[in-house]
Amino acid sequence: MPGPIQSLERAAAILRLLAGGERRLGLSDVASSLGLAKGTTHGILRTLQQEGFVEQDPVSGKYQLGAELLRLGNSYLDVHELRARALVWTDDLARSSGEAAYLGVLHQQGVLIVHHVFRPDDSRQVLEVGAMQPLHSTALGKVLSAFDPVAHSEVAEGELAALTPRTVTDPAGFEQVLELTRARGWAADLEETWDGVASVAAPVYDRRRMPVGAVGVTGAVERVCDESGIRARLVAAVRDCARAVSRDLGAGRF
Amino acid sequence: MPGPIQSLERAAAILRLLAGGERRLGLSDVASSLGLAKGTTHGILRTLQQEGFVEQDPVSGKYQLGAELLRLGNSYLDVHELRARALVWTDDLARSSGEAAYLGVLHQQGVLIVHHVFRPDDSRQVLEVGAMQPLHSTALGKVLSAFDPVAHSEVAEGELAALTPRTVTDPAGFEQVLELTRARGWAADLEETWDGVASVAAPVYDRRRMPVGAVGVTGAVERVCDESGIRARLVAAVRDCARAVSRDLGAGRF
DNA sequence: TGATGCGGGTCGACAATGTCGACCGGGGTG
DNA sequence: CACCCCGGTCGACATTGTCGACCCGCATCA
Repeated sequence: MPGPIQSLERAAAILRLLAGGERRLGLSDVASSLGLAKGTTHGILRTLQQEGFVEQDPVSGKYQLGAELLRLGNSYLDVHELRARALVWTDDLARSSGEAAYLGVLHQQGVLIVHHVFRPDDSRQVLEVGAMQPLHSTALGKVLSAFDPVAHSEVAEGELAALTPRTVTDPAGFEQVLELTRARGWAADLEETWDGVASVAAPVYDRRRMPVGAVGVTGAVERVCDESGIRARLVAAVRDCARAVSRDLGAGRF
Repeated sequence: MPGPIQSLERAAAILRLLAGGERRLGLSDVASSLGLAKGTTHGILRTLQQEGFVEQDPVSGKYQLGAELLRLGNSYLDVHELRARALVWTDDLARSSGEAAYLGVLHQQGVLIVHHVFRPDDSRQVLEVGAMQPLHSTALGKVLSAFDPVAHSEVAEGELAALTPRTVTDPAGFEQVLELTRARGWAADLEETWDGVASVAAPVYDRRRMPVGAVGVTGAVERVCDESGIRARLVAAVRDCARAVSRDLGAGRF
């Protein structure tokens, strides 16, 4: 296998670096962070800028991500078949459950949110499409970890960081959670990622019965749970939605 | 100036090609479209795939954009200062006007939507963040063309495509529209982009009084207009919002 | 007001690097 | 069954990206 293209790898590393660092970064920052010569870094940055992937603040000379990325990211969503099929079903899910609905897929070591329907009330909410969520603490992530072998190996290699006091952090315990998830076909997150927030999710399959994503709802624990855990009505709604999307993708009936 | 990096330019061209073509593209399609050797194209695609910018359908072998682009595009929004400042003001604008509010910036030959607040009713709407709109026919685009010299030169070089029967397509007439826009400080679009849809927009300035974007509302012509054109209440609301965002960016009072 | 250091940007030589086109192997089609 | 199309590989070649020293403007500080 003829090696991957070095300059591209470096460009990608620069973009990720810029995406990570909250603030804009200067040329020297970038160069030293990646161990590259300034000249090299400059060449890559200039090309990226020319292509619109990076923008430079004219006064400070510092760099940040560029608008073209937003446009391309949007195009990604346009072609995304799973998302397209799920649009109407998640809409119904949010309506019937009264909570925010999410559609997530595995991406690297996390869940990438590819669709998000706001909770149907007039509160101010921020769109989370494009955001990442952890695999080990969210309902979406647990579902993917339980049903998708790739997700499972990703989560097995990473740390189970304690995001709240209720996060499951020991690998053995987490495996049991995944067992339970596989057994009942859905996963819950009871204040394991954010205090006061609970979520439920179920897997979505494609025509070959392979897991390709997860749908779920997330909301305040007081609304989503009763004394026995997640409200049965919500679990049923989420699972129905997941089945509907799967059927829409050609997975047939269960 | 030492030339830009060839492989990066080519990679960017491939990404744009994939973003443009609705469908997934095969290796040979990409190679022939860009006039590259298959081997070269394959190397670039493989690297892009490895970095998550491109995904390959395992059965057909065809390529499409990758999830990393969505994540990076989202990060772009996180750092975007104009958008951050505009969040609450556009929210108020949508509330008070009862229409969908938009925030757009110049990108290449169009307006890139960086924020979009849904019309405050329960209708099903699709988020347009990341989408592009034409410069010559939308209110946002006219505002940018009128106040931003770069936008003006972009629109002057391009075609004024007729999107509806009411689109202004002759350059002289369009210049008059821009004159009017500069004179009164806002622009309108009366069914010039989509039939039955009208919009109003006003410019946003940064601390150096340079135009950096535009805010506006868009809605059904029956609601947005009265017999004399755009409703005066809407124009006032949009201009107030634009001033508020500008002030927030440090442009001071007018 | 001059010296100093830092940061972004440029230059030119060098060879590592990406590119090219011929060549596989497989899956669908006539 | 033969053909063709398509994704993918290989190795030689020279183009291309890389490196590190250098330049310049700005802000800081004496």
